[in-house]
This record gives sequence, C-alpha cells and structure tokens, in this order.
Amino acid sequence: MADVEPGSPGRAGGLRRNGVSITDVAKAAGVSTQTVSRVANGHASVTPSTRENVQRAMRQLGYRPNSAARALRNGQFRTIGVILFRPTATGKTTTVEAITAYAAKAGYAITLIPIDVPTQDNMMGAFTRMDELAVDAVIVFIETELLDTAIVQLPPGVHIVVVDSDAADRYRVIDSDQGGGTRSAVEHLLELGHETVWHVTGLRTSYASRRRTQAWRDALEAAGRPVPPPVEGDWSAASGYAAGQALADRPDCTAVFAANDQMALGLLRAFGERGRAVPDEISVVGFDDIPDAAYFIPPLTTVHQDFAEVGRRSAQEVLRLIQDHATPRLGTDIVPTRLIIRNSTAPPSRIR
Amino acid sequence: MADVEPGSPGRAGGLRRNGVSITDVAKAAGVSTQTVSRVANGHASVTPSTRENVQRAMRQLGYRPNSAARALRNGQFRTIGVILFRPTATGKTTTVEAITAYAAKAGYAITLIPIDVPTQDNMMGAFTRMDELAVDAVIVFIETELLDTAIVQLPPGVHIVVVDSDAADRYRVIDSDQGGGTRSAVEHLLELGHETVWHVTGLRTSYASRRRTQAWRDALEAAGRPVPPPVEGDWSAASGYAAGQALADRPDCTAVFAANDQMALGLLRAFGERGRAVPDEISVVGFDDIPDAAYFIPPLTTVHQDFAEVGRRSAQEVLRLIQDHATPRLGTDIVPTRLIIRNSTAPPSRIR
DNA sequence: CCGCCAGATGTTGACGTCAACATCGCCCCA
DNA sequence: TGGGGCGATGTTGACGTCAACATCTGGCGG
Repeated sequence: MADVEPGSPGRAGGLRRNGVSITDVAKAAGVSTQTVSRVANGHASVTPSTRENVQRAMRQLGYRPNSAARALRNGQFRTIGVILFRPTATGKTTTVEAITAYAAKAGYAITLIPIDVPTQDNMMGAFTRMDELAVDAVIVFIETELLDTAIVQLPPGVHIVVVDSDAADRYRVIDSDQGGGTRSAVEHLLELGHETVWHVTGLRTSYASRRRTQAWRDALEAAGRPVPPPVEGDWSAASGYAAGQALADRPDCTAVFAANDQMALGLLRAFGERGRAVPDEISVVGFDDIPDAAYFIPPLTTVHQDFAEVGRRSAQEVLRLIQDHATPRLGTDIVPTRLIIRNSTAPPSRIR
Repeated sequence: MADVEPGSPGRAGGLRRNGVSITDVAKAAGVSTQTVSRVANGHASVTPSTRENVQRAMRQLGYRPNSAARALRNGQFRTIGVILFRPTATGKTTTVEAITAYAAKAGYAITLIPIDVPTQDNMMGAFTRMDELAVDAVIVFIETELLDTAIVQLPPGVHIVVVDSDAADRYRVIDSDQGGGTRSAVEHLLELGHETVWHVTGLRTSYASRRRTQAWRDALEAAGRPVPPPVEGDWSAASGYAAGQALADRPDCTAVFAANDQMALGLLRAFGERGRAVPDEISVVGFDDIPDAAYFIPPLTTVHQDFAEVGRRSAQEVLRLIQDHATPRLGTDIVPTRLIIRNSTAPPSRIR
C-alpha cells in the first residue's frame, strides 16, 4: 500500500497541516530561524534588505506561523471559551455573536462548548473539556448551583466571567437589568389602572426566570397589590399558549406579564382564540424585545434587552483580565433594559 | 505593588496556565514522563499498581494535559473552524449548535469566526485568521462568489465543507432541500385552487433566497401559471410587513409564499390590519418552521427545515475528512424539507 | 591605527508531549 | 539452572517558536 503519497512531503499520514515551518523559510532566505521569527513578529533591528528577503521567502513558501507552537512557547492560546446551554434562548445567540466580534478584534478566537442538559455531571465535563482545550479565559452562561461545584475543576490560571447569574460574590457577573426591566413592566400595567398583574414564568431552573418572578412579586408588593399565583411556563410559545388558556377563563385577570416574548406570543394567540381582545380586555407584556415582537398581533409591549451590549462587556472584561493580568473584580455589571410600549397594553376595560 | 503573588508559583507574569506538567507528575509518582503519558492516554502495558500510582499523583497535582503541546506534537488541533455571517439568520444558530454538539462527541472543539459584512476583504481576513488559528477543517456558511477568491488563502491541508451554497462543483456542500420545499409550498397552494402564488423574497445576496425564488418560478411555470413579479424582502418581519401592505391592495393576490417565517409574520399582520382575513381571503406560506410559527395568528403553514440535521451532516463530513484522511467528495448532500400544513392556507374565497 | 560600541544576526535551549527505540527484570521452559 | 522472550518502564529526540545570550560586523572617536 502506498504508505507515503507521492507529492505529500513531510511525515507519513499527512499530519502536518502545512509543511512550511520557520526553518524552511530560514533556509530559503539564507538566514537563521531567529531572524525569520523577528521579521514575522515585526521586531526592530532587522535590516530592510534582510526583512525584504525573508518576506519574499515567506510569501513564496506560503508560510503561516504555527499557533500550537506559539501557544506552547507563550503559554497563551488567544482563545476564549464560551460555555452555554442548549437549546440556546433567543438573545444568547446575539450575545455570543457580540462576544465573538469583540474578541476577534483583539485577535482572540472563541471556542464554543454546549451543554445539553445542565446537570452537574455535564457541567463538570464541560469544564474539563474547556480545560483540556486551549483556553485563556471562560465566559459562562450558567446556573449558579451548578457552577459552584464545577468551578473547582478549572485550573487557577483561567479567568472567568459569568453571564446571567447571581454569583456576583464569587465571580464577575454581567447581566441585563432583569429587576429594573420587570419593575418597569409591572408599574406600566399598574399605572394603566390594572388592579394587579399576573405572571407567566420562564423555566424554573433559569436564574433569569427566577429573578424576573422575584422582581414581579416585589413590584406588586411594593404597590400594595395582591400577588396572584404565578403560572409556570418554560420559555416556549407552547407553554405561553397553555398558560393563556388557563388565564383566559379568569375574568379578574386583566394584565399579564410574560417572562419572555415567545410566551407572550402564546398568550396572544390563546386570548385571541378565547375571544379576549388584547389589549381592550386584557393586556400583555413580554420580555426581550425580539425583532419579531413589533409584528405580533397586536404589536407587543415588552422589555428591551441589549443582548449585544452584554456580550461586548463580557468580552471586554475577560480581555482585560487576560491582558492586564488583573485580578477579577467581583460584583455585577448591569446592562440597562427599557420598556418598549406598543399596542398590547391598555387600561382595563370598564365593561368587565 | 505585589509583583508576584505569594503562592503563585511558576514564571513571572503568570504565563503558565497551569504549572503542572507531565514532568511534575512523573516526579511525584517516581516514574518517567513516558509512563505518565501512557497512563494519560490509556495505553496498555502499564502495571495496575503503577497506573494507580500515577493517577493518584495526577489527581493530587491537578494535572491537565497541555493541548498546545499535544497539537504541536501531533500536528492536529482537534478543532473545527466555522465561518459565518452576522447577523445570524434564524436557523443557523441551530445548525451551529448541532455542529458543536456532534464535534464535541468526537472530542473536537468549534472555533467561531464571524464576518460582519460579506465583502471579499473580510472573507480573506477570516480565512487568514482561520489559518493562523489552530484548525483542522473549516465549515463555511457563505456566498459562493466570495468564496472563490478567498479560498486560495487556505493552506492545502485544511478540509472544507460548505453549507448553504451552490459551490458543489468545487466543494462538498450540505444544504436543505430548498427547491423541493419551495415546490411543495407552491403546489399546495395551487392544489387548494389558487390561480397563482405571489412571492416575497429574502435578501437578494443570499443563496438560499435566490434558490427559493428560482424554485417558486419554476414550479409556477411547470404548472402553466402566470408568474407575478416577486416582491423584494430582506428576511425581516418589517420587510414582510411592507410587502404585505403592497400586496393587500391587489384583489388578484390570494396566495403568498414568503421566503421565511419572519416575513410571513409581517404579512400576517399587514393583511390583518387591512382587513384581509387569513386564510379565508388570502393564504400565506412561510419557510423554516421556526418554533413560534405554530403560534402565529393564524398558525402558519410553512416548510420545515431540519437545521440540526444540516449541522450534524456537516460535522460528520468534516470529521470524516479529517480522520480518514480522505479526499473530499464533491456534490451536494441534500437534507429533506417538508411542508407543515397549519391554518394560514385555505382555498381561495369564492366571493372575491 | 586601535579599540570600543551598537546594531545586526546567529546559537542554544526550553516550552510539554509522545513515538520510537533501548533497557531491565522476571517468568517459563528445556 | 540457564537462556529466551516478553512485558514493563526508561531515554532520547523532535514537533515550531522565540527569549536570552553569544557573536560578528562596521563605524567612529581618541
């Protein structure tokens, strides 16, 4: 059998990605490898003619620095790991994109580690893999309880920033203003004249969900209003639809705050089917402000989150940690949210 | 200031990610590095007691293999690069997640390279970075025209698989069955009794969009129906809404095929506002079958795409190329689509 | 004209891992 | 009881890069 393909130079098995190493360039240019290295890294003290010479050789041979060797030499990988759950909720994608874009500008790459089910085992696995992987820092989208035990797995040198969590006492956390956003939604409905506001929660295991539910309750209590039992959802439009079917039968329910826009969509359809007109008979507010929300029927009043800004700040923080070799500062960096008022909210009808 | 933290061993500057190397473990266990390597890699011919011994040392010291060194040694990075545009369209996220999950199972990581604007310059930049990065293969979500000139930048050893493109003559392409899906949508509407089907296109620069428009035209012509002028959209609900406002005024328009679900959402709202009842007066079909589509008002008839399957197959193909050291096979691997009939389509009303 | 200095270039070794080869010790059989 | 053989373990070197140090060259001042 043909052990060595003709024309495939280098080792058998074609292991080498690119046969051209610094040594080859050095040979071709008639200089030492060190000089080539200096040219490649833009160091001073190389004669223009030599530089020219080396660069020509590089171009001719198609030289690319080998990043593995570099990483080995420098102890840095110029890579940031991102751990997140699947299926990825609406905005996270945007956040991840922003992280990627920001990191790319600084010459860092992003490595994705998805976790299917947020069990501790899987978490540990993810961190272990992250660690085996070449990563200088990690950005985690994760639930706190799981974080705690898993985190010990991470080697000391790796920096961590957490998104969407309440682990601010131990890590640097970046998050949208869940509390403020929720409060503005509830207060908006109260100001319209609604007696109280019902609530469809997100997935119980989600921090963001719990945070929103908590803030909803707080806002109601602060206004001295009764707190109706929250209806449990799971972020999906289907669960919002189910919640809507339950809520539609209650004449005392005139305003609903859904923990995200998809569930609000489900509510809209359920109320529509039951003949409860939105917003005339019943008001609905969502959370997230997904692009489609403006085209729901009716256009959805919702809390806008700046997902991209969350990503940008996470990347920025992580880069700061890596580059300044800084100590992590704890606490939460809160990205503002704002209420976008569209047509799904109105004063309660007097008819009742 | 504290230049060196007490208790932070190793080099100044904290370069080492993790002070523990194979050598340290070897020393601690009183064996050679090679034995440690053998244990780490699960090789046979290590006495159980020795293995136990080494494993204990590993655990105690918190040893993690250094992937840079491994990559250098093996000439493989166990990483797959994914190049894609921002902002990411609906399903791509799902596809990328599937790729990541599949690759993870094989012990491969995913590195993301986003491109903001699909210019040739940016493309070249992405490939160059991809190349400097440690990547064994690349999966590209990209427009063909741009691909051609940029591709030369890639070093010979790196494998490529293309998603969502028509470059099947030069690369391995994985794609949803755009043509079949579109045809089934158009035929469904025709069978319901509509004279013809109008069309709202996606972004003109998108291959998927062009492919769908083409298939729509073909299906109409094959049935001997008149081909109305396509209305140009840009994938967004806003553009669908605008298109809907234009179409609502035409009494001869009784059926519309939108190139994606968001635009269909926009159509639904526009028609609703103009008092053109869907589906009684006018039928709407989308493409993608996003999770929300079932909760639109009315629930949307649409073409289901299996985004995850596309991802899985891409990853599978790329892994095959890497591991079997195989030659790329050209041609397109088509993932089936299927029409999901909900309530946004009905026979044309006789009233007219 | 000699020697010193500075700038350009070369040499060496180390980063961590692992394949290939070398060696060591023990068991088993003649 | 001695030798062959095999399994367990050790030693060496190389992957590509680059910092640190070594060396070499030429110019310039004394």
